[in-house]
Amino acid sequence: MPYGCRVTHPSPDPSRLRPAGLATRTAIEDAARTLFAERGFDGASVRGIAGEAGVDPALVIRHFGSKEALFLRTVDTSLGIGSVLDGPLEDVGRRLVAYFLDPARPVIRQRYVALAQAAHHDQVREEMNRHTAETYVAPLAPRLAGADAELRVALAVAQLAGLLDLLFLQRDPILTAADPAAVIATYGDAIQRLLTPPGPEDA
Amino acid sequence: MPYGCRVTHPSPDPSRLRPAGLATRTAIEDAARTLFAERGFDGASVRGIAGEAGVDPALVIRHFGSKEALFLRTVDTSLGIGSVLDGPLEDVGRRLVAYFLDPARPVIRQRYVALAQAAHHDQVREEMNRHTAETYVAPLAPRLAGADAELRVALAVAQLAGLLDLLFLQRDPILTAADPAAVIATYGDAIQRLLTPPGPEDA
DNA sequence: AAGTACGGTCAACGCCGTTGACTCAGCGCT
DNA sequence: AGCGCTGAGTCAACGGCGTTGACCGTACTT
Repeated sequence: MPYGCRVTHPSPDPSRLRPAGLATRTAIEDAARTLFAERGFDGASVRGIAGEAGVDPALVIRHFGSKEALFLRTVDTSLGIGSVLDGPLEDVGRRLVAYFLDPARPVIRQRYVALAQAAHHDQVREEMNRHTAETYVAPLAPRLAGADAELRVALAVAQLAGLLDLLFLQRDPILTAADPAAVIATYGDAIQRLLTPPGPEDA
Repeated sequence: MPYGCRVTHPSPDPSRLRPAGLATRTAIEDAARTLFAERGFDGASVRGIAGEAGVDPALVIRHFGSKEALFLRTVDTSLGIGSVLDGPLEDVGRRLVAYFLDPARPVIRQRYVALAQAAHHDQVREEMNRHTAETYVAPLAPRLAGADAELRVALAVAQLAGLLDLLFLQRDPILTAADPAAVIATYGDAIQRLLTPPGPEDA
C-alpha cells in the first residue's frame, strides 16, 4: 500500500479544519489576546495559548519567536488614549483619570495589568517607554507653557501610572472603595497642576 | 563494619560546617535577601537561593512553606520610610521623593523592584496594602486638615509609587536623565498639594 | 532501650519556554 | 516525470522552575 497513507488525515478538506499559514497565525494571535487579557503575561502560558488555538506549542514559538515577541505583537500597548489628549488642555488631567476609571472599559484594566506584569522583559519595557514618549510626551509637551515641559509630562504619566498601579495591581482597598468622582476630581486636578500650573496671578 | 559509616561525613565537627536548625534558617534567609535584591522575585530561584546557602532546595520549602512565604519573611516591605514621615508636615512631599531618589540608597530601589515583581502574588499584595495602611495612612491621615484625609494619603502613595514605577521598573529615559533636584521640587510639591492643599487665603 | 520528633537528603512530579529533528504538501525547475 | 526546495506542522526532548513525598540519621524523651 504505497499511497494509502492518505487515510491518516481524518479530514478530507484541508481548507476547512486546518487553516494554513496566515490563518493559523491569526488564530494564535486571537487566543493570545484573549488569554493575556484574562490571565496576564505570567498567567497565560504558551501551551495554553496553543491549546486554545488548536495548535502545537512549538508552532507558536516558530511563528513568533518567543512568548515576549508574541505578547508585543498581540497586546496593544497604547491603551487607546490618543483621543483623550486631543481635547482642551485645561482639564486633560481629569479626563485622563476618568478614562481609566470608567467601569465600561474593563479591557483597559486587563491590558494594563498584563503590560505591568510583562514589564520586566527588556523589549516590553522599551515598548512602554516608546509609547510614553510617542503617545504622551510628543503631543502634549509642545502645548505646555513654562519650563521643563517634557519632564512635567513624564511626571504626569508617572502620576497616572501610580494610580493604575494601586488600583489595578495592588488593589488598594481605600482607592478601590473610594468614590470615583472624588478620585477624578482630586487626582485629576493634581495631574493637571503638573501640566498647567496655575500662575500666581490666577484668580 | 556496622559503625564505620561515620566516614561519609567529611567534616568531623558538626557545629562548624553544618549549622544545625536555626543557623541554616538564617543562612537561607541571608541568601534569599541577597538574591531577591540582586535579581528580583522572578529572577531569584529557590534552587539558586538554596545553592547560595549550601542547602538542598527542598529544605527551603520545608522550612518556609513556599517561595512567596520566604519572600515575605525575608524582604522588608516597609522600605524604611517611617522616619521620613515624622518630620514637619509642610514639606513631607519633597522629603519622600528625596528619600527614594537618594543615590546613596540603592537597596531601596532593589527592594522596590523585587516587591513590584512579586505583587501579583496574593499574600504579597495584601502585605503591601497592609504596609500602605500602616506606614502611610495611619500616621499621616490624622494630621491632615480637610475632607477625605485617608483618600488623599492613599492618592499620595499612588503618586509616589508611580514615580518609582517609571524610574526603577520602566526606567523611563526622561525621568532617568532628569535633574533630581527638579524632580524633587516639582513632584514633591505635587504630592504635598494632595496632603496639604493651599487654601484660597494663602499668601 | 524503645519512641518519636525533626533536620536534612534524594528523586521525582508537573509545569514552563524553547529547540531540533522530522514529516509532508505544494511548487517551480529541467 | 522526477528533482530539490521551501515552509507549515508535529513530536519528543531539553533544562529550568516550584513543590512533594519517601526516606535517612540523629537527638531528645520516656
